[in-house]
Amino acid sequence: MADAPRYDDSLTIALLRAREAVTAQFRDHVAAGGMTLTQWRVIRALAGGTELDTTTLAHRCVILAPSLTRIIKTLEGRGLIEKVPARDRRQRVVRLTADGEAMFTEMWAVSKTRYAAIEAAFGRAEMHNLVETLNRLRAVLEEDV
Amino acid sequence: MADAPRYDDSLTIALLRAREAVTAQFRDHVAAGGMTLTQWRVIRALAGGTELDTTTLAHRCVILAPSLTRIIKTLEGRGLIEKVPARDRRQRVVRLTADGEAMFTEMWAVSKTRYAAIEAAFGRAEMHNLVETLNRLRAVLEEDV
DNA sequence: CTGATTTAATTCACATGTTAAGTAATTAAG
DNA sequence: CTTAATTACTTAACATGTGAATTAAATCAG
Repeated sequence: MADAPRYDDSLTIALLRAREAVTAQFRDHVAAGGMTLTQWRVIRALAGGTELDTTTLAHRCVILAPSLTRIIKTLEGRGLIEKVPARDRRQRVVRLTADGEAMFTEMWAVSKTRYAAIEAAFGRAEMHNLVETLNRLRAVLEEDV
Repeated sequence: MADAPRYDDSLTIALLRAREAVTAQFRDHVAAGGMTLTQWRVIRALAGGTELDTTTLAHRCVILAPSLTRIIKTLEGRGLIEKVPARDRRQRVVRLTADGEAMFTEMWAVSKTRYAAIEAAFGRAEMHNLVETLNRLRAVLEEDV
């Protein structure tokens, strides 16, 4: 029973803590824009005139469908995104409004700076390597195991 | 504006996806025990007769205090944990009940196997290195930046 | 010892995660 | 062409994340 790895050595805990530490670098700035980090991922995914249906958007932003439904409702209510008519009427395709694009441009400037600061502190090569490792881990787990 | 890193290269997204992939390896098993992954972290942190106050427990499990308050209420209601009188009466110290320890022992057997499978698939050294890198990233971010 | 401050939890309000069930539109089977 | 199956999304219900306000107990200043 006592052969549990030390808690700090647990992969799940390490992932949780690392994510917490990284998001903490952006939370205040994003909150200052009256937005949550999750909402910001949606805005960012749509930046530059990109039109996406809910399924694709959910996958890219790593948000479950029910959450995205609510987020779209919220952001549409704030006038940051708008619906686009789709051929397949089951789909909900959305894009940023002019206000949404403006919001992105303004916030991205700062966000980019924060990201660069993290790269500088941790090391550009280290960071790129970490992202690659994380993606490889995911690929392995999604195949077999 | 268009100098956003490709979405898949984003550290935050990579962390989200990797965590999703890892937790997916445990979710079904933990759910089969009528428990959520978050609740399981609490059980695990208390396993082996460990007594902890809410603050320490929240920190180890990476759970915010308000969430932990609710979880303790739930697990106490199920008879898996119990309160322990504390010197400082502001604190809430808890430990597993006999049922809680039994639950842990039973579930840990399977959980350990899943963890080993991940290690085998991804590579023991790779995995250890990843955890070390994640903890180092966290240490860097919590210092300066 | 008394009042101000700090600390540990809880509560509140709202956003999101998570699973299951439901709805509408499309596609496939016959 | 009509019905069954599938697909895309929504809704519902509950658990957790998150920040702010609140309560109770301990500590500190004078």
